[in-house]
Amino acid sequence: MTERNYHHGDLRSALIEAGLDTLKTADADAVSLRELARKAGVSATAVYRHFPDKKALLAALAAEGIARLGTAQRIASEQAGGGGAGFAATGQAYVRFALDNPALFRLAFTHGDHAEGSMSGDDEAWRMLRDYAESFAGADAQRLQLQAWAVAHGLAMLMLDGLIPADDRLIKSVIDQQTLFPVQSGNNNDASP
Amino acid sequence: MTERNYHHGDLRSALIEAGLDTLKTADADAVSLRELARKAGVSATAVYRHFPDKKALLAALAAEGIARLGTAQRIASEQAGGGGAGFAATGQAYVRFALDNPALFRLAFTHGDHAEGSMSGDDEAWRMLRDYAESFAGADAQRLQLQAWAVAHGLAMLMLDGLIPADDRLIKSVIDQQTLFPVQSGNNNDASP
DNA sequence: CCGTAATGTTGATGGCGTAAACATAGCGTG
DNA sequence: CACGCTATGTTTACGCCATCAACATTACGG
Repeated sequence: MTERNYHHGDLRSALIEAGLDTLKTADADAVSLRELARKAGVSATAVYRHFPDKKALLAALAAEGIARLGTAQRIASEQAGGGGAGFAATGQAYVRFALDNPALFRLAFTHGDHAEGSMSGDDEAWRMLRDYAESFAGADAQRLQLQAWAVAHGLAMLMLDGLIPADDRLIKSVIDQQTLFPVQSGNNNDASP
Repeated sequence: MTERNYHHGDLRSALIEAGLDTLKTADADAVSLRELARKAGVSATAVYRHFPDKKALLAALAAEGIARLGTAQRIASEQAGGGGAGFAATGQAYVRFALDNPALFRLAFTHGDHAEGSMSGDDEAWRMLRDYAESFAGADAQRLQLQAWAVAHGLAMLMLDGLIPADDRLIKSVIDQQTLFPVQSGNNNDASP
């Protein structure tokens, strides 16, 4: 299965793989269709047999990013044992994921008119956010949900853009159960014992 | 002063003007050096007499964006009469500015290695943030400052990227004095009567 | 008043996304 | 087993981009 001549075998996956690889060391706007094709050992226009255009390829990469983010958050939540600590942990994991995968994270969120790749109601990350917010704030769930998302997303972006030092202590300080969502108006039905 | 032939007169300003104009209707990555040169009625390479490269041109546009953001925030703060309401108003103004100038806002913050154009310690916006945070949280000023910035920035980005509806009611709900920075650990020396 | 520095121009290079026309190979049906 | 259809690649070409090198024009200070 080394070098089939004409037909590649699984070019689509190879292109996504190549894209993820490039995103480890380069920004999204430095990802060129031709480069990924080169990495896959294929002519530039072969890409069009699997993606209608470059935007679609990037959207596929973005979707992969969202999925990985969700996984990272779930693991963090579980390790923290759910409850308030779990909620904070998902937020911290969000920021750490961004710092560990800057280009992929940016691609996944920035410039939403990738249309497809972006986070939507049935992603793992989104579901966790909603559930936690509801269990904590009841009627005020929407506000808490948006505030929590905004803090994590904003901190991630500001750190990525170098406007705030990317310091783990800062992450814990900013995304903190006590100060960020202190027991909300007597509605806290905590999930941890 | 209509059409000096060879020497343009003030090409640098004309290019920035052209850039700001383009950013009203197009994304930053759709701004081409050649297009701005065309708008200014000048050959593409003339740009290099005023900017070492495209990055520098974009940085100049970014700096203009930061300045305008600061102005918008100051006005909002004054109209709200300072104090807690003023603090919240600067945050809301931050988000509204982003929604009114999406491409310019993104350019100003995104991809910090524009190096120059970005917000730094002596910008009006930054100074206001620091002062408000100190007057509110005293010793905990840094945490409040980062939380406030992160919420505003995150909300702005998420709305720009279409992940949260760009609804003014939502802005007021999320960036809210009562819920976001409730009287902090007895340290609130409010500036309003 | 004249030369030098500041400011523009033309032309070329190599990269990009993508469209059109052509080539190959693998698979399902006879 | 043969054959042709379709999925998958290739080559070539176009127009756009950022940027470099060499040359042209102007403004201004001695």
